Amino acid sequence: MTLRIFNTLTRTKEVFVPREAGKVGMYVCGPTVYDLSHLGHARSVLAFDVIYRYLCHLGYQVTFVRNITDIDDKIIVRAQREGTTAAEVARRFTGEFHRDMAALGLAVPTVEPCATQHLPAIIRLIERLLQQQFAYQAGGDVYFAVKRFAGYGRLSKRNLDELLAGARVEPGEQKADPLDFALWKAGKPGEPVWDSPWGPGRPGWHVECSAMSQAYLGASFDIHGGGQDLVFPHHENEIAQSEAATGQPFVRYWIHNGFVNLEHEKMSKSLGNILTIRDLLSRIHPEAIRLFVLAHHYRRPIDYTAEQMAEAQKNLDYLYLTWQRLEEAGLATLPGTPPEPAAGPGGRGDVGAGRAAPLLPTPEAVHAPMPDGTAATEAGLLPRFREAMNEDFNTALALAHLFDAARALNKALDQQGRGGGDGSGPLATEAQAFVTTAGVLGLFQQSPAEYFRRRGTFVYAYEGTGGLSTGGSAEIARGIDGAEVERLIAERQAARQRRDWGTADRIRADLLARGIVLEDTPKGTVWKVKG
RNA sequence: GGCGGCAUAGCCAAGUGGUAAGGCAGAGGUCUGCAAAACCUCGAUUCCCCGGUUCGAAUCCGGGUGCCGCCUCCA
Repeated sequence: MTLRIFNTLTRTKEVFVPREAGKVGMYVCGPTVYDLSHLGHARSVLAFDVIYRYLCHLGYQVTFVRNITDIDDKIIVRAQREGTTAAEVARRFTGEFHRDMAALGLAVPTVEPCATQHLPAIIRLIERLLQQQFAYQAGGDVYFAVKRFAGYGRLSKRNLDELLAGARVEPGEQKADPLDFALWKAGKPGEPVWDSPWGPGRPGWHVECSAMSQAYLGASFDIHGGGQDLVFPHHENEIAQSEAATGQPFVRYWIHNGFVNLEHEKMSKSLGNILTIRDLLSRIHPEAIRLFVLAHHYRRPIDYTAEQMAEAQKNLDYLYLTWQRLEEAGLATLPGTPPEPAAGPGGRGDVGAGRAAPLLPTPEAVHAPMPDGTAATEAGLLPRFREAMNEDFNTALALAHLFDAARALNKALDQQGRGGGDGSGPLATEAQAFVTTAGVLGLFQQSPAEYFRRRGTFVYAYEGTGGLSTGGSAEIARGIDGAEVERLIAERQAARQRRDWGTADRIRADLLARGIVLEDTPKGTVWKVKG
């Protein structure tokens, strides 16, 4: 079984062969920090989170770089509007971004570089392009001469003539050719500037990614990802800059995720239908958002609807319930997600220190040999999961296998409960595979007990350590008094014993009206907060 | 105008040559005092339409219709 990845460059699935055996260098374009992140960002970042986790699961040592663009027109505009500095805006929204990422349970990248910390590298890259005549200075600006780079348009499948039709020159720009793009922008009054050989100014957007990817991953590396909208011009320009400067092939596999539409409309500021991660997390469990995203293939567009998100929440309940039952049966006792920090050169990032540790399965755990000879192993979850993920990270199919396994496990547990089956061997193996697999997808970051306790309440914490914290237990948030519930359950139990079904049912109905569901099990009555 | 994508059951969705995964909703059943949860059974003779290639197509080719994205900042 080999991993195949759809490469935007060739528009085909290709067998994944990293430059260096056992190692993967991966760069993903992160946010421009000028506003809160929304569901679209969440989708992108979750898609690459799972790709990262899966590569780790396969045993690769992954160096995962995700940048933060902390100097940009939009940041400057916002700062001017708010009467503050660009640096302050960037600092603030970098913090907000990190809170969202931690809340979503994302693994922390190996390095998270930002543009303003890499001015020397950026300037060196521009100088090199100038020396090699791929760039030219015009006033205090420096532009990349697109027509001098032979391969331009290869990634986005455009030719120069087509591009020319859509190109435009902003007032004040001094491009020699409308297709050219800025590597360095001369500072205007009131803008933050850095010194450079061309005078005070700031880097263009594209050049930071070329400089920083090279700094951490080298001139040539394995995977570069981002949203589909970045294909042109951002990634096209990155290729031009990087390959012109180094003379080496830039990236082997380009991966781009599809967009999220909101209730059949494109999410956009002008339509006023931005759904922020923060807003979602006030009512949806972070792993339900993850499940919602992973239920669709990463390259396809998603149309968000509240109904579908609610469905994801239901499915998450089911998976956690299955895990809980396995735990109670003494199977799958393993903690869902053994914390295992990402391999590779950590700690070089500019930001991101002190955040929650990534929750990754250990490669050893998942590569442990399966017991021989059992039928369950042959058709087991883990091989099918890998088969699905190996086909261009087909998380939707992988989830289908996960649900299949859950149903089989629940069935086995039912039979066991009736004294039917025995819980040894294959069942234990499948149970383990179930929890492991969910972990690779970034699910099961809490224990079932914790999950059901907090179920339905995910109040965003604006203060504190940056992780998701609930505003209290679900009971408190809904004005439910646990002790009182227990008392009512005892009262109902007494009623049931004297076969006073009327009283018993009335108590149950009253509690249900307050959002509490009772379940009578052989071991007694348990209660849960309704979703 | 140019480039690209998508169209699969009531809804969501996987599947790119070998006879339609999975989930939600719905119906019936097992269990239960009744429920809930879990489990079992049931749903597309068919994959937007029309041609074609093939022993065989949801999957390939041609044409058509519809929807969407990018081409300007955008995940």
